[in-house]
Amino acid sequence: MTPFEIESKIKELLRKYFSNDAELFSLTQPPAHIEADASTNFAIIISKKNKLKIEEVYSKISNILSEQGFKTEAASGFINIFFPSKIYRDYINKIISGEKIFVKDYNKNKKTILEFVSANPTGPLHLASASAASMGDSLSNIMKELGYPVFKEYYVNNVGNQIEMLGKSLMARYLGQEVPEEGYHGDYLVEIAKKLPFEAKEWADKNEILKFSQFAVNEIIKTQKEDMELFGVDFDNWFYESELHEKNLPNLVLEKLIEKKAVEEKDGAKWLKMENSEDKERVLVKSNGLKTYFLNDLAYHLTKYERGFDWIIDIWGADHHGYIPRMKAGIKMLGLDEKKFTVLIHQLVSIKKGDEILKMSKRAGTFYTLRRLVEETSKDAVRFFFTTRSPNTHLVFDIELAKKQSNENPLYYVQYAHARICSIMENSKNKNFNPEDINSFGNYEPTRDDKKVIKKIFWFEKILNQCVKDLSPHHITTYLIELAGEFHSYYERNKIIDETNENSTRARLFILKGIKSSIKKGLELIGVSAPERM
RNA sequence: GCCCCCAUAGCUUAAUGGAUAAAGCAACUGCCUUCUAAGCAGUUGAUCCAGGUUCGAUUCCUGGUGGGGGUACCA
Repeated sequence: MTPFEIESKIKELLRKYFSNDAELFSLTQPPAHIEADASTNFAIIISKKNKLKIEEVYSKISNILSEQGFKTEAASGFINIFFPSKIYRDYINKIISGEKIFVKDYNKNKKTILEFVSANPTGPLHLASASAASMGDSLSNIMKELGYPVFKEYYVNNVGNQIEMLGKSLMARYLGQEVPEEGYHGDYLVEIAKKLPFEAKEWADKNEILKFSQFAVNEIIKTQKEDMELFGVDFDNWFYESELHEKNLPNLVLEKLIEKKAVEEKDGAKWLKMENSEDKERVLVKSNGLKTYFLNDLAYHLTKYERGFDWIIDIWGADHHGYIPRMKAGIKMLGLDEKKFTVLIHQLVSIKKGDEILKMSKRAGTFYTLRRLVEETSKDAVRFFFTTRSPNTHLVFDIELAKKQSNENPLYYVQYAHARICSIMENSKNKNFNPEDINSFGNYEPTRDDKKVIKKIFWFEKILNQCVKDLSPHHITTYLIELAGEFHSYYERNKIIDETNENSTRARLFILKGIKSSIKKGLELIGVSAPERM
């Protein structure tokens, strides 16, 4: 049984005494200095809530638990619980089976779209994208592990001023002229200019900026796709803004809003009214007749609703947080359920090189690309690094330190634990053990030390749920470092392969199989490899 | 001005309102003839300030202080 399954079962039994309050029951991992397998604060909560004596609640719950074969003891309000080793045996067998044992049926119906990165197609991907990509991809993996159907999408703003400016910049590069001051100065356009076809001369003669824009966008998207692939991130769909216009969706959205009397004209522009002053009024159509990004973005989000998603998650950088109220207001005014829409904000990454904090600017061409970072370190190191931080961390990325640390990164600590286990498994085969066939502790009774490390893998499920609750994968990374620590320490203290004791060897190989599967799964979820040899 | 985020060890970061606040780096002391020393054992070391809520606050609320970001008929 997994912790969740045990919890559900106990809750059901507790209903007899506490009816709906039984839902408040939960199991937690006890702190390090407590030896128990699990603990619960149920007695504290319920005695307080229903003005009962804590002893009374305690005796009821311990009856139920002991009927299930669990020993209990009271400890300053908490109830500590001890499992029979059968619980762990079954759990380890489940985790090594490779099946998705953490899937919950109620998650299966929650069709989720996760939109992230969505960088403008005006240049290669840089560090901020690395942060968003790590977060989004890992989160999607974790959600899938829990049963959510997740669809990953990348939105491409291939329309608008910036695209025109991109075209102008490329044409300038092509003609060997000065790039406009407001244009894109990065070297990548020089490279793209070299790839321009023969007809480009004609485009330039006729001043067909759009042709240059399209060429640049195609090339850049190609690079961005390669960058994402290098980073181990694949999207189910790349949604082009131009699709919205081909389908006339922004105009339809505008009509819908007018119909709902949510639009007013002022100074020649069309504005979205705001209810309850959630935000200022916002322009939908400018006085020059052009649609704003906001209107187009509303149309884009409308498609997410129309495509039948129950949970619409966007990952945005903190520089866009001010944009949330207007999106929510717009969605609400379209008559859509804004509760389905969640924006996950991650704080910006600034770059430190020596003592200098670099300000990144795509237009000025001064930025550190994702590709360069990955090539200078490794995909594993970068993904692990970004996944270590919570989205709310204001991260200063020290490039020199990152390069240096890529050799002393906790990543290797975790990977090393996996490789060590693989090596032990191999060695055991030479000593006539067959790890594949081992699926229980046999006659061996797990020691306190064995249990300590088993306990760690047992609580993996809680970590995954926490990641979804917080919409952040960083708990996994912390967990993996702790798990690897437990293993390394266990390894030092306990001889795994002991030819004089077949029972203990088999039991410990069994435990190691569980640890190995857990580490591998955890690394896989955050897009990091689990090498068998290091 | 208003809005969002942050403040934990010398540095970079963890901690569903729970029990003795956890790691890495840096410093120091030990451990490789035994399953991988990319490791282990140990020492030093921290919750910005003032109130409040709570049986219990690093966590929630209010007010400070100090940083980052936002506040366009840009995208």
